[in-house]
Amino acid sequence: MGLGANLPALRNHNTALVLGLLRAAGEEGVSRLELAGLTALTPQAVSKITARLRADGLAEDAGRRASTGGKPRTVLRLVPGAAHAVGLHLDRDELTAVLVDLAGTVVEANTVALDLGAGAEVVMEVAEGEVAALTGARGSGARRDGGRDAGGGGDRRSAGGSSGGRRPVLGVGVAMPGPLDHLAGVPHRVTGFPEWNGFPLRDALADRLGLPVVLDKDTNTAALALALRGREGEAGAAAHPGSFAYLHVGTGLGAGLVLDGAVYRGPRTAAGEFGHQTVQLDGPPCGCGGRGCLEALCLAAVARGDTAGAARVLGAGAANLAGLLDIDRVLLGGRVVTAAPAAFTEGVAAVLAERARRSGEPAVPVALAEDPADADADADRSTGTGDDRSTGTDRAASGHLIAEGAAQLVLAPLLGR
Amino acid sequence: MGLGANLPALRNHNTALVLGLLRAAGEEGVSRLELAGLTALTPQAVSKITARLRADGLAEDAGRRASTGGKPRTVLRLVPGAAHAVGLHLDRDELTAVLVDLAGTVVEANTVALDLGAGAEVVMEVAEGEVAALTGARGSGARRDGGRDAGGGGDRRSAGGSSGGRRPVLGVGVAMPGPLDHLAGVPHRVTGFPEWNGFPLRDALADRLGLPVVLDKDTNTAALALALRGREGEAGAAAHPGSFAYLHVGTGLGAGLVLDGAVYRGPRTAAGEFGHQTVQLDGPPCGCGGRGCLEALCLAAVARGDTAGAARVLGAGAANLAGLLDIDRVLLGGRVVTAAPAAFTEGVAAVLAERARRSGEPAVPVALAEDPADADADADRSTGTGDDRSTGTDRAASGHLIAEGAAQLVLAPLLGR
DNA sequence: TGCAGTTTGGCAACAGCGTTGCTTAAGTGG
DNA sequence: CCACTTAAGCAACGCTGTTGCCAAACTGCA
Repeated sequence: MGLGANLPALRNHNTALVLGLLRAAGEEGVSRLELAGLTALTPQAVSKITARLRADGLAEDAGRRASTGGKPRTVLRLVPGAAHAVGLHLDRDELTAVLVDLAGTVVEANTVALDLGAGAEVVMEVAEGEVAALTGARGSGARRDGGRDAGGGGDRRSAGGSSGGRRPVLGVGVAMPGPLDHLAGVPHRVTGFPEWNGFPLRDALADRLGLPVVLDKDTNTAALALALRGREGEAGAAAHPGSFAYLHVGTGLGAGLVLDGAVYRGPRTAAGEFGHQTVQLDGPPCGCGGRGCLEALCLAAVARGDTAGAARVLGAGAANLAGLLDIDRVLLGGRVVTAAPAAFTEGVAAVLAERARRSGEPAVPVALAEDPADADADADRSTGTGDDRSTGTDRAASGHLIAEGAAQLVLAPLLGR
Repeated sequence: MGLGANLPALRNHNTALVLGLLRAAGEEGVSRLELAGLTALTPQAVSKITARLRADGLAEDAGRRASTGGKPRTVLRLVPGAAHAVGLHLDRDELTAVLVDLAGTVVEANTVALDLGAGAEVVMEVAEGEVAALTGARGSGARRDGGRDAGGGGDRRSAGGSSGGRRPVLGVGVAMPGPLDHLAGVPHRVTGFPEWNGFPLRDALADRLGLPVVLDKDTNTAALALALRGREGEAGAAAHPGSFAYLHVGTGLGAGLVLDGAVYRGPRTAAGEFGHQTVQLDGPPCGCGGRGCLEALCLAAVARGDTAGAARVLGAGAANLAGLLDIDRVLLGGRVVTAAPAAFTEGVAAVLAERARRSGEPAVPVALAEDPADADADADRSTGTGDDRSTGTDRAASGHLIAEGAAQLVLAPLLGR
């Protein structure tokens, strides 16, 4: 439950808050007084906090604002390279590894084919290699003491220090499908690969890498990535954490929930079960043994080429979810969605708009969960087949997002999440 | 968003935490070292905090535990009468007012017939009278009710002195149906009574009463009452805040959500929309304009006497909700449920058990949301509280729970919620 | 060019939080 | 009766954000 707080906890809280706002401000930066306004801290407190951040190399000056009649405000900015985190996406048939800096930017990314069924040892072997490649090829002997204290009351260590061009890595976030225990770092089941059931992946990998490791569901990390990314774009985003659902349509149907700006996992990391929501009481049987499940109906429609029908079904589920949780917006992703983005967003939006019309409330907006891999590639490729790309955009599409979010798992506690 | 914290905030946080645990401990009390263990504060910090609480009259000694070889632990207990709050439930056809003490016990309760359609002025007039009656008749035209017991004979003490038998009231919580803005304290719509739309109830009532007022949806306050009550019963409840859904079946179908121990309202206080979840895509039309809504299907089954069918439909909705949010348990209430408690709990439990069987997870337990009015019904009548309505059970059943939760709205911030 | 006015932001002293080290209180057990 | 154990308070302490004050930096008007 809620634990007692002491002075170090207070300090960490405020520091994280300021770091998070610095990050949200992006390249443009924020002034001390703006930070004070946003946090309700006194300007002097902000000065002290930012002084520590600058001393630790996490923040730096970034010019000044125009004067409003007096001394112009000094703008502060995050030093993106001051800290990094690695994100791993363990998908069924491939492994994506990304290196993310403190600002949340993906600095480097790699995807290799890898069968999850090859077993934990092989996967960890490959993962270790990918992490080593991203972090600068220093072996597993580097900092063995690191351990798994991520999240708790660890000291906020200075990142810079004596060593010059290093890329300090704070930890590794791992995303994988299926039910798992986020707190224990143990997958429960990975459909099709029973040898993963109950394997203590988090601890085993932490021992191997000598780095803190965090494990989470793929849909949760995707939602986290979107939550943190969304904050940068919007102007007053910092004042309004936001609640949204990320709906992923791929091999199955899953959801990642962000409530009040934080990923909601539930007591057993089982929240976001979306595919087997009943939307047709006497519907056709589903692989799960039930009837009328969202996943069965939606994917069946996709299979018979009825994209509009699939979108309508998905929209019904989204409307149920949006109503129940009073969500701000719905984001769609996954390879099925990216295969026909417009059809899905418009179809889902239509259902939500229809329900909003009846209730008199404004409609819940729907958007595509933009993936960094897509954004860089092309903007106006609306209905591409995606098969002609050797890198497999519509695969890496969610892979990138999920791996990016996995890395954010490590950074999030630093940023007040 | 998350605000900065300073030393007073830190102190408040820890004090609230301790107060909440003292309350959860009930009559038996807790020792300082147990509090230290539960909060992760040092024993000395707990000593300081409890010393302040005792000095303020909020806590007191309550004997000692058996020795384990050394000095026995001193047990501390909340002083229930140290603070009170009033809860008002504005239902469509009646108004229930309760006085709740710091321990969460309903000290006094009154229900009067009142048409919400009579308008805001009339309702506030009646509410003011009821509040005055509960807080000690210092309002205008206090309509005192007959044989008021429980509290020691002397009412209306004029020479109370400094800390006499007064009942300090911290504020008034108001619960009402329909969509409303919890933060602004303004109802959006009350179906059937358009004159309430947008009326600034919270502020108007606060002005009238000279007390802080909080407004919330009826299902939310019911959920809050259950959340706080549940904590008393269970042993390790304090360590596990719990997530549950309260499903209310009355005139309509609503839900109150408690996630991680706190009521989840969503950005617009609209969370918990449950009646118009689609569970049958091509189902019969609903009054809302949609098709296959949970509420339409469930209430239609009730209307035709098919309680089992209604329970199955409700169970499907509950299963969707439980899966999506990874809920610990489901609680049922409302006059339709209390009319056939066993049929509903068993019917819903059966659906949840079936789905759990398929997924391999343990089933989500279902229980009746117990209402104080049920438990205290005998006591109330035997002491002749002057409650002239003997049909109370299935009306006041939820009325009490909801009003109790409304009062808890006021106390919750003190207790770390 | 000079000076008043305005705004930013650091320095220093401060009140108050939980923590630490130690002492006193109040039991058990040989 | 005395050693031992456990609980809880007292006093000093480190550290937090806060407050009061002053230097720095820029605008605008004379």
